[in-house]
Amino acid sequence: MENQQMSPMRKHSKKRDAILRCVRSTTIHPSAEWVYQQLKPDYPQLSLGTVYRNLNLFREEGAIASLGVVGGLERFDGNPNPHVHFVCLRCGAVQDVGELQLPVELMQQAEHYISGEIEQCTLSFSGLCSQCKSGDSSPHC
Amino acid sequence: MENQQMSPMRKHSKKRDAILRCVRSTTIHPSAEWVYQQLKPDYPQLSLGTVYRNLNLFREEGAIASLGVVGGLERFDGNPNPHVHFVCLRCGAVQDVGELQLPVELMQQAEHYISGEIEQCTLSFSGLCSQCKSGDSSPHC
DNA sequence: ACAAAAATAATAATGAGTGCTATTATTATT
DNA sequence: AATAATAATAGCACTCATTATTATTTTTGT
Repeated sequence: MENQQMSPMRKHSKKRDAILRCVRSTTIHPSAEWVYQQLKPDYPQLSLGTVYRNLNLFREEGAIASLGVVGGLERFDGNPNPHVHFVCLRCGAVQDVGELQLPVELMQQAEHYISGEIEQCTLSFSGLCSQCKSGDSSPHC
Repeated sequence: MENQQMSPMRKHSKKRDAILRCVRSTTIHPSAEWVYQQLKPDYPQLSLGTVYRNLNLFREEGAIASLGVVGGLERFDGNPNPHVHFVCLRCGAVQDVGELQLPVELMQQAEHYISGEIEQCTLSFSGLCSQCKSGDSSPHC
């Protein structure tokens, strides 16, 4: 059993820092493309691939979280602590519902009924956000 | 306000029936591709586009449900009644947790904290299924 | 400054899903 | 049963989010 994969030494990168700062500085739960557009003015040489690569890196190490795919785009969350979300089915806007607790007590119960080991609990609500409810036809997220 | 879009008269189709039967006959929460592969032997002329089109049709009219994207593939559920799921983070297998109730009472509470109207509640657990836990490296879903 | 290695830019490639159109199947009507 | 109207499909082109590739640039230790 040779060639134990050793993770390469992490080097510092200004763009990587900026990407993390960007995701952490908003609650809109952005896509890679959104982060790219935000940083483009300050980093004209930034490449979309770099945004994708670093977002995945941060997600893998738990620095940020992924909400999964909403309307065809993977959405990220600068707050990696599990919490409840509300997703608009029409425009894809995501809101935090920080006031509600996740039903973590159900995790142990659920494990009795499935074959496997439960690690995470995801609770989210969906419907229409106020703007979409009031017939706003312009995209706003 | 003319040209009220009138939905075209629905005609019967053997393939459409087979697609619905296929999704309803399993609990693996299949992807379009899986349904296509299942039906191919019995319907050699079946087109993947037809599977996509009809799955979307059934989802829109509420005959089936979508679990969203798991590992890059949209997964469907022949049981349109909301219920709890367990998703394996490694292989993407989905199990029902029919014994647990959805915390629907939280829907009203959540609506106090967000701006919008909540319609649905989604609760799912994730982790490693038993096969993936025991180091099974072959795909099994 | 120099060398080694990690990070990036630019671009090609991938692949799930959708759109398009000629053909086929279904249904109602003779 | 033939006909006509139209819905559904097959086959394939296309879109577009994401990943892979590679030559170049940046970082970091010496």
